[in-house]
Amino acid sequence: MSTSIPKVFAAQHNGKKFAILIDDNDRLVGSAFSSRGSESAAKHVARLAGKPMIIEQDHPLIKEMARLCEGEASSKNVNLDLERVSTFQRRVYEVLEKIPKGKVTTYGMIADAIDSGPRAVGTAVASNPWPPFVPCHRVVPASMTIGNYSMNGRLDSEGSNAKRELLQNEGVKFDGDRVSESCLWKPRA
DNA sequence: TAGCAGATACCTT
DNA sequence: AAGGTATCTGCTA
Repeated sequence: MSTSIPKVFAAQHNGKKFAILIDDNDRLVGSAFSSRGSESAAKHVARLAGKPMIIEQDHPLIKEMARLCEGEASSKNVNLDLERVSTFQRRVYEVLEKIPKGKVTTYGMIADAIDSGPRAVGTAVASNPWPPFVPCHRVVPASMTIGNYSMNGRLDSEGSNAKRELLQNEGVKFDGDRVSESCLWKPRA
């Protein structure tokens, strides 16, 4: 085991800021992005570690992230640092990884699939450290409206807009302010 | 059919 | 043992 300190890489692509936190075993501890021009993505991701080294520099994983946001890639095998999330979160994220690109599912359906409750699933999804690699943006409320999406710790309309944009880039169709039924995917218990 | 309580269920500390 | 929730459902109009 190496003992180097964790590193934050931060870079911009098409006007968006991206940041990732890599641990001393080259695993991804967390990721964040922001559409408006603030430093919050790097700051936010840095809070996951003690005193990470901040490197304002691009990184292959950041490029991958940017492509994911454009819907131009599917999440590849990324080494996630699963040790610092709870077993319940891991159960939820396991389902998230199965949602096909271009589809969405609901908090309630995930809850049914893993024998839990919708609100508990909501809290787990909300604390996803790896957006958009773990595609928490593909979860909507039972109403099929866009629902919530927090960016860098803040829960506001900016996040919802970003969520909708991500989904549309992936080919999800909308019927007014609702995701069209044809894009609903149900996880198997 | 849109809006709003109230009610669960259940995870986290 | 208490607190919090990125929900759900049924009741209103």
